[in-house]
Amino acid sequence: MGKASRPTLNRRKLPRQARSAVTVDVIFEATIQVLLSDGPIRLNTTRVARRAGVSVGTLYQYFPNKQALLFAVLERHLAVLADAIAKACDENRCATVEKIAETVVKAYLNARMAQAEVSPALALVAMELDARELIDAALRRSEKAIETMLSTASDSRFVDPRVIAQTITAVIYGTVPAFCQRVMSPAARREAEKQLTIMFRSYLIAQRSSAAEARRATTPSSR
Amino acid sequence: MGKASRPTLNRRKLPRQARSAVTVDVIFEATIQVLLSDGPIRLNTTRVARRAGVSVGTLYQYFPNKQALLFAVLERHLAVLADAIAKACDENRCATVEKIAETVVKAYLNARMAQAEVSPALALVAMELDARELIDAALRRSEKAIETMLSTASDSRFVDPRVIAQTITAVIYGTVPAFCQRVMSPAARREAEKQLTIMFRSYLIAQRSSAAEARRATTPSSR
DNA sequence: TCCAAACCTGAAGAATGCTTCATATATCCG
DNA sequence: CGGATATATGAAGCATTCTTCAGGTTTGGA
Repeated sequence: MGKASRPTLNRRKLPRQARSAVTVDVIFEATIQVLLSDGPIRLNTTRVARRAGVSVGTLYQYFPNKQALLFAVLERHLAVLADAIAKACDENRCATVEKIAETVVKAYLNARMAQAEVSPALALVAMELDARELIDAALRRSEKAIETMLSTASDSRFVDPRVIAQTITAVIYGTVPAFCQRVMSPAARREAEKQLTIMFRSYLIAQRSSAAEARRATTPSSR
Repeated sequence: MGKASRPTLNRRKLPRQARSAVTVDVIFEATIQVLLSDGPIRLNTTRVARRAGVSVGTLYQYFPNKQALLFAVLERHLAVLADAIAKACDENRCATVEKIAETVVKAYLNARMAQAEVSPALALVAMELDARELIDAALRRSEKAIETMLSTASDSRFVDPRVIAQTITAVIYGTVPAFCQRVMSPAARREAEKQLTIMFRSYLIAQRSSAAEARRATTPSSR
């Protein structure tokens, strides 16, 4: 994809006073609200400023351009998600395979349910922003947390925790948005969570050292 | 999400002559090209027309507005994906669990690799277009195909093929875009495919009638 | 209290994008 | 061949969006 040259994303000015720090937070919040109410294509600085109750000139005091604002919002959002995963993984060291699978699914679903409709929109805004690095950083952070948790599993040893963590991370980052966007009853949502947990658990069991090696011995590799 | 009232998406005019049918195809192709080269936010009718080598007035002869054009492009794209899944599933009736897992992963990856960078961009467009129904239709079609294939598995019986199909469909529609967007070596891509296949296979084995019932008997349900 | 710095305002200007329509060109069939 | 229909053109008009900047208001410290 050929892209226009990348405008500066650095803030024009950092808030010094408390009131301006509040202003920046209000702008962030308004951005999310506009994204939710109007969608990513109709999201513009004029609407955000109006929603925030500040002038558009104020907005440009703190963000050099529209892209910088969206970039900052995305960054915050990804941090929240990655934090949730990391925290959950830290709290579940030395867990069983069953617990590991549940932990990952729950942590992510909970984090994303809290802002269910924002994530997909922001992910797609990210595409335009060429925020690949930002997303990759969040992904890698989650992978690392999951990998570490896998290494401390109380009832299993895995041949390659890293590959497993990568696969699981890709699935949850990819799948959960789709679940969150669907109109689902609470029961259907619980079922989806259950199925995802079963999938992860069975995958983990299949990837345990003894199981993986047994499969290699009996299954000729065609790749 | 509150959205503006929905503009008409019906075509202004159907092509009657061969040259105009070609023109419409050229416009479709140009839309994809602009989407790839400039991204979804910079995708506009002026660029599409220029890329197609036709006047912007011609474009509006066949599409009442920009949204209608994008809607039509998305529709075509989803049809290609769902077709690929359905075809692969039809060709693998009475297959083993192993084969089923491979089929699903390969079919989808192949379909999506062919237009790796289009799908996420179109998804953004879809969000704005309120094309939920279109996407759901494609998802349901894939679910149905997978469900049917599961019901004919030669080495397994599943308690609830429908739920399984739903889960797998959600995972592949969610996960594969993430894989496709990553800069991966061919080897890494093959590994990802392998991991996804292992995940599906182990999930299917876990959901076989005898296995699922055994787990129910030994695991107290907390939900 | 006063002044410098921080913060806020919103009209205006420039650029962009969507869409139309008067006019021109191509095709088909009697 | 000629006329009706199909198709194509792109300048123009209108609306929208991004961003700036001259001027106004608030805060904090000497």
